Amino acid sequence: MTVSRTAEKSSEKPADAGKGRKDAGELQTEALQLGELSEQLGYVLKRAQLKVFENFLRCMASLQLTPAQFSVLLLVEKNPGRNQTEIASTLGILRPNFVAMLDNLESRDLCARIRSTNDRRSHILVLTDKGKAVLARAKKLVATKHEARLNDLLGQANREALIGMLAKIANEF
Amino acid sequence: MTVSRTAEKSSEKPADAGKGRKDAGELQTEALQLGELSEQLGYVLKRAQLKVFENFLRCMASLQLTPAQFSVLLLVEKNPGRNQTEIASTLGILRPNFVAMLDNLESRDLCARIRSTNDRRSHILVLTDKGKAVLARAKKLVATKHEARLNDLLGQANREALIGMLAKIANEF
DNA sequence: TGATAATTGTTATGGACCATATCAAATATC
DNA sequence: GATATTTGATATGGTCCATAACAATTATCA
Repeated sequence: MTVSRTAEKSSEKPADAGKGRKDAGELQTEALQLGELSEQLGYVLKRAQLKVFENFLRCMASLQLTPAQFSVLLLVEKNPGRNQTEIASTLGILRPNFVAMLDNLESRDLCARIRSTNDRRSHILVLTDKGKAVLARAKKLVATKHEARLNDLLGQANREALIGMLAKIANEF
Repeated sequence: MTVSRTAEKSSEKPADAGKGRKDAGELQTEALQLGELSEQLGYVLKRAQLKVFENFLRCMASLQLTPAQFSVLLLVEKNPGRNQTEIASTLGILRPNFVAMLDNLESRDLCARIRSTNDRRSHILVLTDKGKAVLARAKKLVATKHEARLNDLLGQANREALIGMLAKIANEF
């Protein structure tokens, strides 16, 4: 496995390696054989994940939300009043790394830290009005431009089966 | 989306956030609701990918091969005589980043760079005898300990369907 | 109650991975 | 034969991830 995300204009497009063949005399460079690689779970998983994140970023360009930021907003909306540790650990984010992330979201007035009155060590997280509005718009963009693409590609039934299998791997592998 | 790999002993296990409940008086911390997050393609994809890579590393601990290194060995074996640019770009690795990777594999005598006689700029890549032997052992470990786990979890048919859908996403999304 | 331990948010820091610019050597192009 | 391109390589910066450590606060319990 491996595969890097690689931006738009990059000449490292993984798929078409071995192009740029010489039209001249010598035996031209044929495309490489992926072989067993295309059957390797990790390889294809990683490649798919990079493509999906890439598409997500494009869809959310107008809102400037990364997948991670989107997940934070979603989780805070669904679980208002939780502290940083709870939100971060649920998302698999280490607390130290969550600080800068929140600094960013807070500086954009999307969410706010509130000192808890019960436990003055912790910061309760809530979405601001702007945060709720942005998240609502983000959800629509994701649904119509991002997730909808999966239905076009796989069909509704396969899409649900895929999500289910991935969830099973994530939880039981 | 988000989710970090998180080693074994970490206290950041994403699943069981909201444990450590206080047995004392106050209303204890209930588990957080993932909500729409568990249906987000990117979120579940990333989580599954991390789990799979984690398991891959465990299975290959005796050979000390990362997923990326394994993919390089596989590709070089399948396509002997190709140069660094071809192998790297096929895997989506940028050439500058491929140098250190090859330095590593070469220092372990798993593969070798050979100056091409046709084009003295390029380095032809080949597996050493040790490289072939290690790769053979790696394949067996992956097949029996890693990929086999997918069959146990999903069944043969679902496993193939999953790989197919992921490949489709990787290529057409 | 008061000493000690644990928790929370935070900072600092280092590692792994990824991306770009740039270079010398070699080759291609015209 | 002058110029452009390609190849492997170096240097460098960015992002993400992980650990240690700290101050403030709270829990524990002798």
